[in-house]
Amino acid sequence: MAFWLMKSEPSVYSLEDLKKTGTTPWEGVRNYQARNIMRDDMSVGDLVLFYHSNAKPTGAVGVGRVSAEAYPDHFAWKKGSKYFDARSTPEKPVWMMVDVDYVCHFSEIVSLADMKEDPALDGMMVIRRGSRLSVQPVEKKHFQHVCRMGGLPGIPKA
DNA sequence: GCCAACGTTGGC
DNA sequence: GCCAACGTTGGC
Repeated sequence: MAFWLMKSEPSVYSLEDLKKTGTTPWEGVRNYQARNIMRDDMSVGDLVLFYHSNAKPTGAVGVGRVSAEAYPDHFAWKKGSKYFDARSTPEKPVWMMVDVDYVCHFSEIVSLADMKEDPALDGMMVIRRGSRLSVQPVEKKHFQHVCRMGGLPGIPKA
């Protein structure tokens, strides 16, 4: 099982929104590196740190779980969608997405500032300056540590 | 709202 | 294939 971090702006889609429906397609990723990670590296059962970007404060707010392997992001075919991309077609899809299930909220947000201050998280991608990748790998030890900072006893059962 | 970082585009 | 211009992300 692998561990990931996925960013979302809570004004667009928050962990609270995911809790309501239980599952969501992770549509709208329009970056090749992030797409490749979803397409090539993610498996059902992998756990995800749900990260709120452009938020107050910004940080990890809980955990999700990959519930479907990558499949074409059909929002790219829908004219008028903000994720529309004419280069992507049903015959030759360019963009892919996975499904993510809700697992849990942290009892308190693990802010980016807190993560930066904790030496146990040294080397974690999200705390690196200029780290813009919206889908990132996370080391198991870092994942576990963030879960504990968020008030969980450890990594939740998938 | 500002702006640094960085990805993408397109001229050459 | 280089690289300047441009657009986007995302912290602050």
